[in-house]
Amino acid sequence: MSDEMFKDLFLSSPFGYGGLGDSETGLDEYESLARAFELSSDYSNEISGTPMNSSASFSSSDAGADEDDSLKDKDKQIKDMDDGGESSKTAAKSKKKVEKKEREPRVAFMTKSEVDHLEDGYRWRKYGQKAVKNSAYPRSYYRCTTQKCGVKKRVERSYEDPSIVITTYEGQHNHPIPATLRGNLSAASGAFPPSMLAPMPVVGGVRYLPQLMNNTSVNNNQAVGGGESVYSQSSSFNYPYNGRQQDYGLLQDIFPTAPPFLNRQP
DNA sequence: CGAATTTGACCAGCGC
DNA sequence: GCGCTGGTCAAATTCG
Repeated sequence: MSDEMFKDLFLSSPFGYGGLGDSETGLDEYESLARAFELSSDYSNEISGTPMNSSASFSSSDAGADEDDSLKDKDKQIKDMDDGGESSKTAAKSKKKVEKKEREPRVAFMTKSEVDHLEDGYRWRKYGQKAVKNSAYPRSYYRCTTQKCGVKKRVERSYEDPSIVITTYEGQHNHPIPATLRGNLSAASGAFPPSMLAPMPVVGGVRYLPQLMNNTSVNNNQAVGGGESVYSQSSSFNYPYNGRQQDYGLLQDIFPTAPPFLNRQP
């Protein structure tokens, strides 16, 4: 899986990790090496093949299935319960959600960091950890603790470069960033190191900015261009919402209004 | 004591 | 059909 994920990468400067909180260790190590790549259900289809250095063509297939998502889930649960009245245990266990093929838009970031769990302003609860194939490092599964917010994220280390943390977000937050995060919101701001202001190419020089979220308005066909134009690699670090105002969820969540660091003191 | 994490088990999808 | 792998659940445990 991670293999495929790598096929779709876009250079970006996502929210790095400020480190506030957990560990100061390695913060210095933090490099603006951060990439983001969108993952979509059919991404494997659009990939151009050469991972690490060919233009990552991506299909911003927006899920467009958020609705049946929850419904399905619910339905399933109900079904399970209904039908497994006696075998409570089995029923309970089988009430997985895992929509057939997650249509949820996914965005992954590769961040060079010592710490696994990058602070992004939200509260996450870990609900699982799994050893992944092709990697000596386990993958952790987190879920947004806010009720009604089904955003999930996965955190794993690159099997190629252990110093790189791959964080994959799935879904969109439907709430603002918790006010108090390990003290204060400044933490969130602090989560964006200056380094991210200057995205730099990594991995074979791939140089794409992430086209975050699904952009229904943007024809995925080589939407790279579209995203590109919207970005400014400059210090502004504007995330490419491609004009959309509804679909930029993820990043908006990360940057409620304007990137915190823009207002930071030098 | 409540919230978060850990960890083993379970289940579904996929390839052979 | 079987085995492997990824993803999730939930009881137990730890932490604040």
